[in-house]
Amino acid sequence: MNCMLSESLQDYLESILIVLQKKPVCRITDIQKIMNVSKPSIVNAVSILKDKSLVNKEKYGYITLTDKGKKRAEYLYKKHVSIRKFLCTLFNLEKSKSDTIACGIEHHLDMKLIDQMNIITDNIKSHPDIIHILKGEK
Amino acid sequence: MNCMLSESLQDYLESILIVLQKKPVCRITDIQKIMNVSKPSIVNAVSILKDKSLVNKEKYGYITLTDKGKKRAEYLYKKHVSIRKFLCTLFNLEKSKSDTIACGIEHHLDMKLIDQMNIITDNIKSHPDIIHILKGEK
DNA sequence: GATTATTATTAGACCAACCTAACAAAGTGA
DNA sequence: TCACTTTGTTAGGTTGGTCTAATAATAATC
Repeated sequence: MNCMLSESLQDYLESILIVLQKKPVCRITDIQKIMNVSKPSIVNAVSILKDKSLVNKEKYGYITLTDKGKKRAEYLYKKHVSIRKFLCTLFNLEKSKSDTIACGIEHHLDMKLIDQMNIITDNIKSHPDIIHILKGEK
Repeated sequence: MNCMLSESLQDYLESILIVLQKKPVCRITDIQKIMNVSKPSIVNAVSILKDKSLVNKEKYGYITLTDKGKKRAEYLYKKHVSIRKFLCTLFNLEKSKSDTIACGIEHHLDMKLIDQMNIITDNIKSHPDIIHILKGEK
């Protein structure tokens, strides 16, 4: 039962993971700090994620990820990070800029493409002169 | 007055341009053939684009682009094509696949990045062995 | 333990983007 | 010119994602 998630719900799920990478527990306010939305929106989203068995949460309680939710969130996060690195490496973007773009485009790229991206990112890093050829620099 | 357009409206505008590249006039049905939406949705979108002075249209009449609309549509289309070529070249994707992806991500990439993409695409084409290094092939 | 501050929830509304069903206009051919 | 087909429009509804304002629960402080 690999349930359908809208882009928006994917973002919420990913944000929960990001919070939990830095803190032992996640709360509505933690999510609010990294997503630009109101608390009611988050409460609503979290309750949908709960319905889909991706997060655990009691009323007024902490938010945690279920196994399923963690898997899914890590999948999304992996994509995000791969895209960000790819953009930084190939286009020389600032981290924050490539982060924003990654966030916008990650939903449209499948894992096969992400794997290809990673290979390219790695190979550019290990052959630093390639980048000059790609940019047409002498 | 460079008016704000939602992703969806951008897609409609781009589709109108695409129709007009192949036919002298554009109608609701032409748009329907290339976008997967109902006619009322198109009628509605076109009327918003008209309010924003991007298209001309009389009731039951043909749809054309205003100067402003044409500029905007060409801008969007240029991005689309650049992304598609970039994806095809770098990731060896089929045209239709990279077309779908381009459609999804074009809204998130600014022209500065598109220009960089074009340079890279061109340089890969003129140095065909680069691609093997990028892919880590011998 | 009462008061205050923080955090979470509910209720209710809005808007964009879509849809179907029904209808209306325009175009086509006997 | 009348019937039929194609095309376009209107009306009305649904859904997802957001918001504000008001309320409720929890936590912190005195």
